[in-house]
Amino acid sequence: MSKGTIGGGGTTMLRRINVASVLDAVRRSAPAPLRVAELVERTGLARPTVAQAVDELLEAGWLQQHGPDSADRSLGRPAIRVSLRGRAAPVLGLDVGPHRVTVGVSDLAGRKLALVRRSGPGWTAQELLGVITDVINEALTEAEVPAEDIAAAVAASPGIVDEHTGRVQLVPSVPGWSAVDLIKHVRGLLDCPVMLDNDANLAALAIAAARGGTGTLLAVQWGERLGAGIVIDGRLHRGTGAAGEIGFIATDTDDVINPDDSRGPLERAVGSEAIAALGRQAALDNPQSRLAELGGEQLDTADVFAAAAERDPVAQAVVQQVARTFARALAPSVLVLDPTAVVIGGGVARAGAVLLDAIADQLRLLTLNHPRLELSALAEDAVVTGAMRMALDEVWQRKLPTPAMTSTT
Amino acid sequence: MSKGTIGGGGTTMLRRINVASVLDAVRRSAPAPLRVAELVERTGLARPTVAQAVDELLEAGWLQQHGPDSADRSLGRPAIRVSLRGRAAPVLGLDVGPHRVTVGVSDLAGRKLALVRRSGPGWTAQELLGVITDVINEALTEAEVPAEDIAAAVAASPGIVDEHTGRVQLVPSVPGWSAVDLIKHVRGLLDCPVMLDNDANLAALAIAAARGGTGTLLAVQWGERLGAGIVIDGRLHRGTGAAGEIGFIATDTDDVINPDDSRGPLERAVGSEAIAALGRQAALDNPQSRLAELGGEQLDTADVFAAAAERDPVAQAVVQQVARTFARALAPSVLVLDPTAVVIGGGVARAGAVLLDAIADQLRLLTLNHPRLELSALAEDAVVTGAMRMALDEVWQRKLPTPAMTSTT
DNA sequence: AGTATTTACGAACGCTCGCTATCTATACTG
DNA sequence: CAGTATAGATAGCGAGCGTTCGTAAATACT
Repeated sequence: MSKGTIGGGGTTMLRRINVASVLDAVRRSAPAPLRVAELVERTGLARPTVAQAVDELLEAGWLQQHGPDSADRSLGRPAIRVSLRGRAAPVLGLDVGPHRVTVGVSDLAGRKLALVRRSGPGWTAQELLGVITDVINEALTEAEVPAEDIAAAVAASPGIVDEHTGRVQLVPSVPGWSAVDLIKHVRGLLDCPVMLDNDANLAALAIAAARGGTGTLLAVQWGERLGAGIVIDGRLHRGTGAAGEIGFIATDTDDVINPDDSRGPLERAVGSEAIAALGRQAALDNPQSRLAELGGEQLDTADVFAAAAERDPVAQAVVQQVARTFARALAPSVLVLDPTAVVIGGGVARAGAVLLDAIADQLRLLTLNHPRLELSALAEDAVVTGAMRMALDEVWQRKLPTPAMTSTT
Repeated sequence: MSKGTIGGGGTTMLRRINVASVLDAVRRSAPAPLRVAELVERTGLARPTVAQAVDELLEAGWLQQHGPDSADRSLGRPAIRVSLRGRAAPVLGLDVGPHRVTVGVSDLAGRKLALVRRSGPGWTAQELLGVITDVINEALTEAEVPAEDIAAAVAASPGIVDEHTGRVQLVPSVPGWSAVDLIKHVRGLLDCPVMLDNDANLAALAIAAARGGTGTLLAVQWGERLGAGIVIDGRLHRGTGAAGEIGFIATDTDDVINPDDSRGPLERAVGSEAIAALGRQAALDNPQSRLAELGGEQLDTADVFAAAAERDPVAQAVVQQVARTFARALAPSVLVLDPTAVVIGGGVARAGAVLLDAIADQLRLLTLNHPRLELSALAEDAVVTGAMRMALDEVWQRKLPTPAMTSTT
């Protein structure tokens, strides 16, 4: 248990590997229950081995036994079926935004046990910690899971996150948030491994999990702020910690990263606030337009896209400009990463096809392999879903005694 | 041996794991020989187990035994020491360029056994195949390795490579090269697993291996053409197959990807040919300048950097312009990837600090985490070295019966 | 030079584990 | 009510690892 090369050893290690193999097979087909015969086939192990492993896992509470329930209608003695006992190790995901806190509790199989949101008009850092405590407790109550049972938790925060210290940099809207050790706070509530990551990263993880399979995913979160997460073959790419910060890409007219402004050039150019501003200006310049009718005084980002969808040329021009700026900023990364798909989520994604098609047209001119361009299927819950996902991955990586023999050198 | 989940099984699988563990430990400390006691410590296995594995590996030819040689000067009975027998599975790397073919042969421990280069003034596709055959045979002779012994081979070609078909797209300078199945040709000579990859990718792999450790590396090959390879924690990132094609990034003045031109906008703007052209124009405009003196009629890329190093303001302006264009094109990718280091290789890298500093100054304005900017330590041989490296990785992945339990879903 | 010490190799024993083969249990079919 | 097909439980066998002991080979000390 000391060295790091490989877990090789005696026969007990072998049994641990085989038990893990069985557990992994059950996990892969979750939430469908599996017959023992199927486990034999999938693991390649002998039936007595599988049976023994199943017994052990039932004993330890990782699996639960199903009755020969329902219409299984086949010849012979009905097989007992087992599935993951989700309650064995529930996980918690936490999404902390400047105006909203969301907590989700999920069981091992990925089923949501609870989801609690709370919105507010902007908290101080201290108030926010209190809200987090409340919402976590509320979610635990709703899920009927005692705090001690939580096996792992992941928190999402905007800004650039330092995994090790638990601190966050470049956060707007919440004064004093950078000084808070969020990991420590959550660990005080839960007493389990707690991880912290960027919200865009976690949203990307959720989207990648929903899409399934391998390949490279570039998941853009586009709202007032602009960020992206990169998932390569199911693994998050973090770089040195600040990967995916597309908000700071320079534009044609604005190429300065201002240390005093937590927003970057691209955010200033095409963030939702900027889109609304462009729309207001266009409405002022064209008072007769549909855009001006729709928006009035309080013209919103949604109005711009709505008018564009109604083929208002003024609004379409704004969308074209936004799409062009965005595509030109993103194209180099698409060329370098060559992703399988680019998925756009966040508030601006509600614009739908109007924006997506405009971006696709631009990107087609600027890239070689044109990735699939999609809207995120997960709406607001992407971040919290990704947080639970990462917590689940953590639990599995910890529980499955993988003899990680990965080596690069 | 059928299913893909895990290699779990009986005790014979366990022994294979342990033998692999021993072999892996030897590999990690190559080329230093190891005593059995050290292997016991590193693997965590019992001495008889290690001894048996070593016997087996000696028998199979993977290890070689060293005499109790030289000044080991310690108490007690001298230990026998074993090391990798490189000749057990030598590998071959092949770098095919339009004007040069390079073949390297390496043993298992990564020691170069042979390196043969041949240059020519531009071959047809058919001639090139003949040259490849000749150079491979020459290298095999020099390395004193029969063709049958080669355990894996990797070929590098410029252009965008399709791993599966062995075809290459977007290759300039060699007419008909896209129609050639290079993999098939090499397999006809060697009868072993043959892989094909982009030259920039393989150079990146070599540079990453030389730097060692983990992290994200963006390795730019900058010559007449412009490409990059991305290595993340020792693994190459390919995307859907065309990752790293930075030559096609749009510039401020040129944002069209022309299907008839195999070069991209950035290559047209800052490729070595473009730099020379800028230099010639600047020399014409400023006939009194040091640049005009140095270059004369046949002003070369090297002349531009030489004059700039001598503080000629005209040349420095050219370098500044090149650096600015390059940095602006690369900055979005640096933001998105957030690499540990950016390494520049290829012909233009010979410019040295003059160019590097100018790029660093520009990048500092455009990125958040500023990666280390370095020149490639491996000069011309980076691609061949990377090809051998990948072949070695292939051999190890094949021979070490790793029960890859990596799972993402 | 002889003895003690240190280090490493080698062989025998016992333990655990998984695989093969056989037997029993259960439910549907005719 | 017997026959059959499927699944679960049990016994014996073989393989591999770890522990323990004995032996070999070199150095240090007297």
